[in-house]
Amino acid sequence: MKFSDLKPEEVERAANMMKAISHPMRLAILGFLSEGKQLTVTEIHSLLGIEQSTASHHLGILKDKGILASARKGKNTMYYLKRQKLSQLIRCISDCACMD
Amino acid sequence: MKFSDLKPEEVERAANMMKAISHPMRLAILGFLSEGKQLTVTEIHSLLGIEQSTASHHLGILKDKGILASARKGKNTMYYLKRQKLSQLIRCISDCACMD
DNA sequence: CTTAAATATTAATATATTTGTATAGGTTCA
DNA sequence: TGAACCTATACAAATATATTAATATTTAAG
Repeated sequence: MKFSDLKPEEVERAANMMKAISHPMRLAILGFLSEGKQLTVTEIHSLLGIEQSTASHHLGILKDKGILASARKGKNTMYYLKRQKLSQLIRCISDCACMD
Repeated sequence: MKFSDLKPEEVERAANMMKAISHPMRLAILGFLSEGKQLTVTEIHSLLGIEQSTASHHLGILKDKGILASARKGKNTMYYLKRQKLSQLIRCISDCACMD
């Protein structure tokens, strides 16, 4: 799939997805959720040492932009990557970031 | 390379690189410059139908964040991807964006 | 039904981005 | 040198995003 094949609205969509990803905390969240892992809001806010509402807020953004999906499990909400391809994207990002 | 191996400052850096990429026009620019292609500022502002100064501005952001490099060639400035791996990233982004 | 735990939403403020217009800096060529 | 061209920068207005604290909603358990 070549980028130039994308229609304008798909480019827009891609930019929105990437914008959602492009935040240190949200990238860290995606790092935790890569390779099919699932975590609750509480687990994420503990792991990252941020406010619960902040964690929920970032998770909401990622979900809204189609990066994450969630499923209620009792009192908790599990979050996970919506698509497997996203694991590859995250790997790709690490590859691009750790050299210069 | 796993994302969780990145140090905090590398996560920050990755987020900044991704933020630079996460804009419809800048994504479009990267689409034009994928696979080793090179273009001048004028070519890009014509291709995208945006102001010259806007094109220059976006190119500057991409260069500043380590996505693009540039080389003066006579009156023109050629812009091109700084690293080959970025072509793969762009492909990856298209793959993630064009399905739902 | 009440309570407590987990999650989500709202509101307010501060900060950052985007864009166009105008202008300045370099480069080539006559 | 001066004219034409290409590129970069400065500024300001509009828009978007981030952050925190406070509050609301949802669910399980008693």
